[in-house]
Amino acid sequence: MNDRDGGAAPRKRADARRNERTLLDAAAAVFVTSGVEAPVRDIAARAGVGVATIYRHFPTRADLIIAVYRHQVEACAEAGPALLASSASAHAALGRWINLFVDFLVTKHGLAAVLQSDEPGFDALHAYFLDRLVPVCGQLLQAAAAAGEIRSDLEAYELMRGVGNLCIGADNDPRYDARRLVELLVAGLRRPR
Amino acid sequence: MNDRDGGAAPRKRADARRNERTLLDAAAAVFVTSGVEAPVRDIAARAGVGVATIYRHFPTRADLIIAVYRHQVEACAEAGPALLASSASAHAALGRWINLFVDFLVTKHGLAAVLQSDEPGFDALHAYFLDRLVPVCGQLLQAAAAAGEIRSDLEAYELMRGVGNLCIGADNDPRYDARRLVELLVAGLRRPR
DNA sequence: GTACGACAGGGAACGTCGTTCCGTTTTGGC
DNA sequence: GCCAAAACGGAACGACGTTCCCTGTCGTAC
Repeated sequence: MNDRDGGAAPRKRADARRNERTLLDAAAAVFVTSGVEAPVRDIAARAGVGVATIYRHFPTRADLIIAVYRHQVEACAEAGPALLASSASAHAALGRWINLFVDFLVTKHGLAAVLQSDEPGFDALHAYFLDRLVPVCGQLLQAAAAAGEIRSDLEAYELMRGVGNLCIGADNDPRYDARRLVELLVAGLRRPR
Repeated sequence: MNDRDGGAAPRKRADARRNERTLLDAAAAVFVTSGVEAPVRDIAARAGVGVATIYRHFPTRADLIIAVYRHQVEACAEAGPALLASSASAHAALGRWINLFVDFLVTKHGLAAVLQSDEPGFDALHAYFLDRLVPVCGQLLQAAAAAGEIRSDLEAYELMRGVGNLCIGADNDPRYDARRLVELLVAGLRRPR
């Protein structure tokens, strides 16, 4: 809640801040090669620190994953209103925004799978993505529904989960193209008749 | 390949057969309560046997899962041609058959997730489901495409994976209804125009 | 009915992983 | 420079999948 130093944040020690940055870089690198479920020890080794240091900075794996991808998630969230303003139709904006999200997900090895995992410890990750993206999706959905372009009986939450699910395993399988299936799903949203 | 005793199967010892049956029952019971990824020790304990006994009968977890659900998968596969014969249209048959598959998946705690897992050891499970169901799905898909009811540029493999993905986490989340999303996906298949 | 060899079982043992604990080192204010 | 608090590293612990090895049991041959 208090990321900025303007608040009552007691400002961490210099080595702590240095390690946090080092850890973020190491995690990002390991995530690329081994996926977001890479062993904690691997990340620690890559960063040249002990495992406890990871837990001290990022109590759960979710916190680490969030920190690594926060910028991209924010960018995706902010792209929603922009697309709505610049697209020919709300349905087109929805389609483009979802494509952005899918492109993000399928390039992050294992992220989509972990997003749907019900293991405790990923709760925070789940919550972050939903809190940040569901409102944006809801806005696009509502605009398209108001324009009469799509059916209006689907919650943004459900759509986001469906899209996330479709992205699972989309890497490392050339026969499976998540983008196409998501397009099909969005096509299915079109108002019948 | 040689399940029946008519082949060269050397017929197992009586206690071995007894334990295999016991294990199947125990696994089925544990799968219901703890999901298909329940610890091996739990299943062994439930069956009253040692862990090695499980591995002797079912070398990989996939073998055990396949054995437990084989009957239902076979029933689903056999329902395909029947539905094609009895439905008003090929597209309707496809929709109903997929509903059967979805109903099967969402009632098996964690099965959908494991079906998409790329961990080695689940390869056999993956292969079994695909070998058994993709041809059936392909037949329905082809019939619907031939009747001009749906677009014809989607492989049965891709559709099955998409449907399986959509079923992940469909239990234990009242806000997520996999059946509805799958219906949307199938609706998206309809020939545009 | 008994003896023997092969088959099958049980549980301890090993390696991996997430997580926690504790003795040691580093930092920053005095 | 000194010291308390903060941070660190790696060992330790528990859960889990998997393998190993010794023991027990079954089926057969006599």
